[in-house]
Parts: sequence; C-alpha cells; structure tokens
Amino acid sequence: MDLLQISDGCQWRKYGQKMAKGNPCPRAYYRCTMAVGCPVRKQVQRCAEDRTILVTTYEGTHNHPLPPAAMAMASTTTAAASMLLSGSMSSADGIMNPNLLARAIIPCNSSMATLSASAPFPTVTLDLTHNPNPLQFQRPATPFQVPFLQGQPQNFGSGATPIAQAQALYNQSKFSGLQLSQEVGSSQLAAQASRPPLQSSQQPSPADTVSAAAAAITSNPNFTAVLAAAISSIIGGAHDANNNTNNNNSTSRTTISSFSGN
DNA sequence: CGGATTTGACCAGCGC
DNA sequence: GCGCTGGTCAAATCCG
Repeated sequence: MDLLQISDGCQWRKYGQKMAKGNPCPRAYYRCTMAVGCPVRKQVQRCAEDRTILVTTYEGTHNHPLPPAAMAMASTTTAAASMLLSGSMSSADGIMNPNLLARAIIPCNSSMATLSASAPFPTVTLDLTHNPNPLQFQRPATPFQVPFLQGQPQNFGSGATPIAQAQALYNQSKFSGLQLSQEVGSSQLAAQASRPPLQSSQQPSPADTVSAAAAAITSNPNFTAVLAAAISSIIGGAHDANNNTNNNNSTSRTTISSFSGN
C-alpha cells in the first residue's frame, strides 16, 4: 500500500478504500486488529492540496491495552495540550500558523490542542473532546470545519455564525483530537509512537519537550503551509466521514502527517 | 498455507 | 423520490 507508515503502536487491517469526492487521492479504511472486537477504526487520506500530507482520522476507543509506545505518546500529547491551554506558547499571526490553529479552536469550547516532539517529528494534536457543551451531542450532521481557514480566523471563537459554531461544537464531539504531525526525516515514521484513547487527565510534565516541538513547528514555514493544506483537505474532503457509529463516549482523532521534505 | 491487501459491489444516509 | 457520496463487506489476489 502506499499508505502511511505511521505506526501508532497498533495493528491495523485495511478493509476498504474509496475515492473521496474533491480529492484525487483515495481514502483508506482500517480497523484495529490488536484485539478481536476492537471497535477502533481509522481513515487515511492524502491531502488533495499537498499529497505529501496524510490525514488520518481515528474513531472509537480501544478495548485492549495499548503498547508502551502508545502510552508514551499519550503522555506527551496530553502534556502538550496542557501547555497549549495554559497559553505558554507564543502567539503568532497569520492563518498559516499552527498556533493560530490551536488558538482559534480553543477559545470556542475549551478544546485542547497538543504539540508533541516525542516522535522523530513534531506533532500537533488538537483534542476536541474536552468540552462540556451539550450541543456537541445533539448536532446531527456537519463535519469538521475550520472557519479561520475559510478566511475569517476571528469568527470561530467570537463572531462565528450560530450555524458555524454549532457545527464546530458537533465536530468537536466527533473529532476528539486533531493531530497534526510533520515528519522531519522520511524513514523515521515507523518509529512514531501511537496515540492511545484520549484521556481527560492532563499531565503537566514534559513541557520542555513540547516547547521544543512548538519551536520546531513554528519555525518551520513548510509545516505551516502543509498544515493549512491539510486542514483545507479536511474541510473539503472529510465531510461526514464520521457521522455515525459514534457514541457520546467514543473517541476519534485526526492526524495530519506531512511528508514534505524539508 | 495463512494472513493481509486490493477492489468491486452493496447498503445507508443526506441533499436536492 | 432520486441521485450522490461515504462506509462496509466479501471474494479474489498477493506476499511472506
């Protein structure tokens, strides 16, 4: 397969592939095979804008223990999320900035964003499950949207239309995390640790690691472009990919992996 | 030979 | 009500 080699610590079996409208690249569907009956699925799709980008959407919660690598990944990502939420990251302007991505979403519903450097490449995770808004369980439809990438960054948190906000809320229930990652090397991807089911607990430890990741990411102009392209891809191509089969307590995440050589 | 992947068909949900 | 799109299934094929 041409699919990603991002090993997230779990074993996945491909069970389908589809051409998504608006995206010349097919979307692949995987199931976790680490345990029989594990409900976790993931979708992998290349970004139409930049095919070096892989967008992976996780859905469901593992019903089995995860490898240590996965747990380690979780620790760093949650820690990074904690840091992000604390506002320790320097803000930056411009749509293309990953910090903005986090900042654009966080104010809306106490969502979470995560940066991680535990892998050979920095990872940004937006954890969107940690909001108590009841709407998130009531919105029946619309998929992931990132209004600020549609031209009006400010709207998301403050001036967004009710519909947009509702959609955002719903999306947060569907995408418990939005993970953005950029490969620094090209052959190191397999070393990436996995991301176990998101946990509400935030571990405030490896802030330094996270800072390093943030620095690496923000100082890398290529990443910003890649990120924007990936988000655009989500907006345009990931629609209602996660509409169903999700219960309120299910977990889904989106990982955007950039393979663009620096 | 067994397991994983590929690929086309089928089904369900949604929008028009 | 119809058509479109996305998601899943299952048979065929490939690889180790």
